[in-house]
Order: sequence, then structure tokens, then C-alpha cells
Amino acid sequence: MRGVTPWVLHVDLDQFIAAVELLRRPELRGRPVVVGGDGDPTKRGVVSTASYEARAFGVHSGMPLRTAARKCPDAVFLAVDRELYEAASATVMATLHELDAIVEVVSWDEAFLGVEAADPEAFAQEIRRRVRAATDLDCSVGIGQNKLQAKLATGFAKPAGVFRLTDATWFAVLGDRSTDALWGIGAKTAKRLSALGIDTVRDLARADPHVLAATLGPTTGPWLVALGQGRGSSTVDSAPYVARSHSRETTFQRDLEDWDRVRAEVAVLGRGVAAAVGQEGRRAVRVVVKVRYAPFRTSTHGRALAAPTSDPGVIEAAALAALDAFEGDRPVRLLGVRAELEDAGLAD
DNA sequence: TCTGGGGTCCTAGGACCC
DNA sequence: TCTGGGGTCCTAGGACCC
Repeated sequence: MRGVTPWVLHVDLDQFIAAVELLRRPELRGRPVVVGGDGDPTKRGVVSTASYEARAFGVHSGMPLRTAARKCPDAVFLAVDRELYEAASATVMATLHELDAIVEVVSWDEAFLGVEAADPEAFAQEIRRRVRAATDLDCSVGIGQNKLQAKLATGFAKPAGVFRLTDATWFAVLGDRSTDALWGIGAKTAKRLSALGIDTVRDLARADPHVLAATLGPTTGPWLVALGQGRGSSTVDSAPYVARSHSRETTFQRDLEDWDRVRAEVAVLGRGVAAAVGQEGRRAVRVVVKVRYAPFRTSTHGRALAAPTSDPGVIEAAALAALDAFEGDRPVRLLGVRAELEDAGLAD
């Protein structure tokens, strides 16, 4: 199902990964909990999710675990357990699918719902009630006239609340905020906009799309102005997600100095990617290798395949051929292999 | 602040073709 | 031989999101 409805709702689970961990370790409730890496904060890795108690110490997603341990030495550090979160996510999404709505799953802990309801706040509270009843997890719900508004509304709804953001309230709520408050604008783009004299959402809404097109690209420029105006797609699509690529990557605890070891690791990653491609019944058309050298410089090189395939031997060989384009004279911090997939539906 | 892993989309430059 | 103007495809890099 796919369509435009009067209301778009965005459902986002509160501190999802940490909350799921607390369900099986209730004794940790009320304590600062940090989930990330293998749970050892002395190793290379970053925070996946911090509980609200840990966030009070300045710990947040994406922060290096070592930094988190320094900011909050008393935090409990837990290893990431993907399967546990996938199972919890499946229950949440099944609950959403029971509602009278078009459901578009965005990630483990987020979904858009297209609804016809006359009272969207009541619908949102019903969502929260049902998710809590099914999983013991809290979520927040943003209500908007399109996905952008709904997504941003959720930020104001948290924790465990509901918030409505529409054309009528857009500038009152967001007009004076900096541009990186918007979904799709990060630190880099905010800085480039600032250099053009565009600092707030209101500034961006008033900017000339042609000027931004000349500076930031023909598609990106006009899209940014639309973002500032609170405009965006309202189409909610329940079609199952179809991946465009699959990848595997590893950051080594100690940088690799030996190129034979690098080749061996790329072969392993290539096989892993091939398994993911084959498991989905798809075929790869291109293989790309990523090398992150110490300290942190990253480059990529790829190889087009002669014909679409899921053959692990062919994908591994393509990865090793792509690796030959790199200079093997510097320590390697990370290796990655990505397979770009043939368009879905073309494979037999 | 010594910076994961899995993804998506856009841009720019060069190759190639007519 | 001193050489235009498109269009399209491929590749590497970059930005962003969860």
C-alpha cells in the first residue's frame, strides 16, 4: 500500500537499544547504561545508545566508548546484541501493522504511518498505549502534514509524548533554530550555509534556490530551500524494503601493518558480503573496497563485475582485484567490502 | 572527542560517443 | 591534426541518517 493521507505520523521508540537491554536487566533501571561495541570501553568503538541517566553526563550516540567512560565512569557498559533488538523491533512493527494505517518501516526503532484519523492525537496515544502493552517499551509520536514535519515533531514529543507540527506552526516552532535542526542538514552543510549568510531555518526558507543550486548542486540547492519551508514528501509506502547494496566492514583493535594480512581480511569480508547477497537471492554488479588508513584517511576503489553474480569466489576475487588499486605502504585501521546489487526483479 | 557498522543519495570529473 | 557541444556512463569522494 502506498498513498498520501491527511496525516503522517512518525513513531520513534525512546532510547530503544538501552530500553530493550533494561527489560532483561531490570536491576539496572535508574542507573547510567551505555550500549556499544563489545561492551569494553577501553576498546575502539562508539556508543550505540545511552540511557537518559547516562545522557545527563553528556554521553550520546556516536561518541567513542573511551570518551563515554571518561565522562561517566560509573556507567554500566553493555555489548551490542543485534538479535535481541531485531526481535523487539519485529514485535513493535507487528503491533503497528494491526492499526488502521499505512505503515512504512524506516529502521529498527522508527516508522511512518499514513492515517486518515479525524483526531490524530488520539490515534497517536493509541499507538503509544498498544506498543507499551505489547512490549513494555515507550515511544514518542510526531504528527505532521508530511514526513519532514512528522519526523521533526517527534523530537519535541520525546520522551513518551505526542507533538503536532504543521504548515501553520512550522515557523513558530522552528524558524529561529539553526539549519542543522532539520532532517538532512548536518554540521558540514550548516557551515556552508552559514558562509552564505544562512543561519536559521527562516533564513533558509527565504533563500534563493538558484543561488543554492550554484553553490551546493542542482538537486541539493532547491531541496534545502524546501526543507527550510517545511515542505517534503507525504507519501507513505508499505512496500517491503529492497536493499541497493550490502556491506561488511571491520575496524581493527590494532592497525594492520602486514599487507598479506590485509589481503586475507578483505577475502573474508568479500565472502561475508557474498553470503548476504546470496541469502537474499540477489546478484552483485559491482564490488567496492574501502580502506581507512591510520590515522583516519579513507579511500575506496571498485571493480565492475563482468556479469551479475552471487558467486562467493567471483566476489572475493573482485574485492582482491580492487584492493590492488590501493597503496599498501601505510598502517590500516579499517577494511570494508560492499557489493552493489542488480536492480530487484531482474534476477531469475 | 583518537573517532562503529550498516545503509542511502548526490556531486564532480573524466571517458567515450556522435 | 590545435580541435565544438551535447549526452551518458563510470568512478571516487562526501554528507547524512539510524
